[in-house]
Amino acid sequence: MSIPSAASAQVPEDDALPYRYGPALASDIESRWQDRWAAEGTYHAPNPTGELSVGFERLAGRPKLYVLDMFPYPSGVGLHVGHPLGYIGTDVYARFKRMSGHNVLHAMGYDAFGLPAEQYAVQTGQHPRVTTEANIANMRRQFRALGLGHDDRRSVATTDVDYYRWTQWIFLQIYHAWFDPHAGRARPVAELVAELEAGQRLAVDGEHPEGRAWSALSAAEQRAFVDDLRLVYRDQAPVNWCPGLGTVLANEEVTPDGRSERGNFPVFQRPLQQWKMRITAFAERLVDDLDLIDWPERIKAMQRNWIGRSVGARVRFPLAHDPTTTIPVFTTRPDTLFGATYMVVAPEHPLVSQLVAGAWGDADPTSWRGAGLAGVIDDVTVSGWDSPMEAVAGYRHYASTRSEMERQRESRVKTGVFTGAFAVNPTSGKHIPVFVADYVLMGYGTGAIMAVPAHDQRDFEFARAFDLPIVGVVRPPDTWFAEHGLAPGTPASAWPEAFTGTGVAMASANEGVSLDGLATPEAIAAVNRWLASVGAGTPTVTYRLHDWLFSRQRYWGEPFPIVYDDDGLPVALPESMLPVTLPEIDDYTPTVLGDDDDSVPVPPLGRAADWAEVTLDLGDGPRTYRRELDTMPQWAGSCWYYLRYLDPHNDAAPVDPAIERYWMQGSTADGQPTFGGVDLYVGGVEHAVLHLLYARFWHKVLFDLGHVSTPEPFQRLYNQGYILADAFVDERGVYVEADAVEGDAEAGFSFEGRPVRREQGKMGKSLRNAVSPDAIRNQYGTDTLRLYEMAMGPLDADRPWSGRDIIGVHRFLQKLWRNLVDEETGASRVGDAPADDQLRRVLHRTIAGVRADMDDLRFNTAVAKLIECNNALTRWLAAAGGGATTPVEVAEALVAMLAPLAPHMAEELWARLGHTDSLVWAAFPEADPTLLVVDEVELPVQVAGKVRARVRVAADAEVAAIEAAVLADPAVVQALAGREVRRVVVVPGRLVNLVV
RNA sequence: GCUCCCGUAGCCCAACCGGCAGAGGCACGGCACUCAAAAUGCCGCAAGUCAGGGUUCGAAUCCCUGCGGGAGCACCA
Repeated sequence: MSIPSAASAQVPEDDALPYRYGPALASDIESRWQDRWAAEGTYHAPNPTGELSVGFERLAGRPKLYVLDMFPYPSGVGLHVGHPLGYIGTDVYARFKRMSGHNVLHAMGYDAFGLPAEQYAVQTGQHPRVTTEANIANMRRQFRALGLGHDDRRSVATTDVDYYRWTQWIFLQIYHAWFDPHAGRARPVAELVAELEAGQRLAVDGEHPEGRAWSALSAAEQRAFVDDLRLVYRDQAPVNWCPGLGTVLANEEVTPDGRSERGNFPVFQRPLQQWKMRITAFAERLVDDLDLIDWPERIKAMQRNWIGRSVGARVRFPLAHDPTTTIPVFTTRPDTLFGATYMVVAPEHPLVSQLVAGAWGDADPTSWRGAGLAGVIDDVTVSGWDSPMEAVAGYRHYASTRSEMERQRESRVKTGVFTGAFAVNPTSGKHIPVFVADYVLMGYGTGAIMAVPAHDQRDFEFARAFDLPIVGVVRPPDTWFAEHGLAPGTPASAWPEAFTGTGVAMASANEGVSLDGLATPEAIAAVNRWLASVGAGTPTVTYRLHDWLFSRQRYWGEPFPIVYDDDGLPVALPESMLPVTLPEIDDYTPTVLGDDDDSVPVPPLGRAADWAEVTLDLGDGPRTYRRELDTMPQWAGSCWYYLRYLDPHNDAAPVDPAIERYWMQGSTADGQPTFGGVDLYVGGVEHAVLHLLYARFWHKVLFDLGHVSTPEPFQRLYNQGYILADAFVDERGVYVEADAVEGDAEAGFSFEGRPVRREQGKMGKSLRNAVSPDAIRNQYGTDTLRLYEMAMGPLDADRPWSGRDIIGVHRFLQKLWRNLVDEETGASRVGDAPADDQLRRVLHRTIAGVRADMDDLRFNTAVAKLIECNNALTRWLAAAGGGATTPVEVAEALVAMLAPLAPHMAEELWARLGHTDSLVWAAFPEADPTLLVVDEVELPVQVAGKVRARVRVAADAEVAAIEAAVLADPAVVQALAGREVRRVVVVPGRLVNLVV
């Protein structure tokens, strides 16, 4: 038998056993097969049409399957063994599905724009492209060495001009779209303009643009009107300015304590004119559509939480001294309106200056004048500020200097000052005082609240601190009174805390409406009807989600396809002028003018003077324009890469529609079309809100505009776990190199002679506990590494790395090899003699189990079943005597089942079994159902819940027959000891339980 | 503070819709091989499921309480 591919496998392990499977042999096998796969394009997945369609006819009858990994950032330090867990998981799954009859797309690309390469460029002057490309090359090498079966023709990097040209193109699609609230979807701006010009649409939401007809507006006014409605717009608003990074950041990139997620630099609120994307228009769909995709509940919860949908009403409170001015508030409990005894506006609220009264009222307590802040703020005395004007100004300054961190530390201590103004409660007509307090946030709702201290704990605390009335308008249940040691019906002024639950409304009636006696949901409906009838409010849905800040003052990102004309108004470039390429500059340092408090960003692209100013003919002759100098955020490129894998070289569109439909449109097992596109998306939980929210948003816009065919990008999402490892801290609290630590748990650990403490954490550079895959590969080989990562636990579970456990799976590969190949001569140990029934049954049970496990991503149990089967084969060979050979039917099935997990060794053995074609495209074994049924089963018999006997019965025996056999069994009779059997529970195939 | 997830042999982990707690691996012990050691092979080994209560003929599995670990959110009106 001549096996060309195996012929060179003559690297002696040691003198005695030259063909034992070990690191040297593994290394030889692995590099040889990796070369062959690359040379033959083994992992190429054909498209139905276009340049990548060669070979499609052969697979046309197969269902498609799109398996995707989260886009890695090509870091300079390379991979550790924790990184490939998900990549190996998708690779095993993709290989399994290919072998079981799918056309599988599995590709890999690089999210290569971003800060690290740019920061390296700032330090060294090295162009970020040079660093980035070197890192990508290194990562490609590592992926290849892991044996990952990617279709490398489809690899893209976000930094490729051919790629970011289409990122800019998508930006333009979004820019040229607006959200039609009546249709509930994005539509082209051109349609809006056409309708306005035709007079079919006077304006949006019933409001005339500028109060005049469209035709009466000047060209500049028309542009400004339309620009305000675009899904991409310029906004002058407080943004997260991070001087440490020299750029502004999206809310999603700022941690709760007010620092940058990357780099941990302080972040300041600064009003700047920036590009934003109108993701809030899609908030409702982004929440609702979560119900239609197969994602972990945890991730859905995090997205829902981030979007923060809350249903309530917007209510206008007129000012007492100026009823034409109203303060709008948002509340989720409009049924408690009658209990609103004061109002609060956020310190940053634009109405604050209008509110402030000239002088304190005689009855205003010193606490309202800010006396409580004496000692905290310099210019406050124990009787407070002298006037509302000073108090509000002083308090606003105080609030602006408090960092988020301080606010948290002093959490729940309520501060604020009275504005001197009163508003009118629209239900009761009562005048209620208006305060400024920082427990109300400008960023949520309207930045102002009606305060109902009886039924909101924050308002309750504020009311107690400022001696404001607490009026109960929802009657708590008697149990609530009992829990608080109060007599039922105790007035709210005597409650120890607010009652925030639902109940029955009381003391809530005026001439127009009575809520008294209504349960909360009915009371809300009733008050909403009344508010609408008197024009004081409307039901509203509010979101915590803000529009996506899309500008970054960086060099290493996609340039905007935007220029500014002489009027300073933005103009989108036509598609024909794409790509807008990054200019060469000699200094990448972001410039920051001023110190932290009033610094302003200057984008590095401003240094490319020749580029920044450009003469273009945009239809009205050559004119001079200024380019947009900001670049897009790193998230832009990763919003659509999964579409580019489908058709990576298309220069007419981001993706051909026919190819997009082929790969993205899926169906469930019962033939229903799926809602999302990618069949399986695997990645870390850290992208729960950022990448996954942005990508869903872009996808929905592209769907509305007809560029993609599914409403969601990712049908099934799966989070791989993290690999944890011991980390060691010295007495200074500094992590030391885990590799160099000596000792053990009992004797204690030490590093360079000093004692260190053991911790456990996510493997990585920061804990200095990374384990390199190269080291494991040298010691055992890639197949062992892959198998170990899959065997150590469920794919979605965090698990500690344990170097000494790896030997277990390595031994399994060695034993399997030994059952098929003679370790001394390299000759085959596989023969034509058939397996017996018993071995065959073990094999087919294994096939059935492994198939089910792999289909369900339970690779750990699949590995266990393969080990079990091989152990059975080993025993069978031993029992059969010295000359016995492994039956070819068993050998082929075992090797084929091993192929997804340990593809190199499986290919090698497959070739040694006489096959010339790659195992990658071979069929996964199928279990013979007749070998899975058993004729006779042994049932345990429980007497009073304890196993007392076992009976053998036919597998398909009737319940009555089993009962009879059990009751006749002598061990059962003895266990019963004459007691009466009150009930017999027979679970066919499982057990029998006699109840006495 | 609120929400969610997880606690099974010394360790990593199985156990499908509630049905005999154990598939697999590590470690450990014995034996074989060896001058010896490593490697390798064979054989063996152990817990009753964090604690307490409930439902059930039957609970690792469902429910409640507590303890321990992890994650997310955190003045969101």
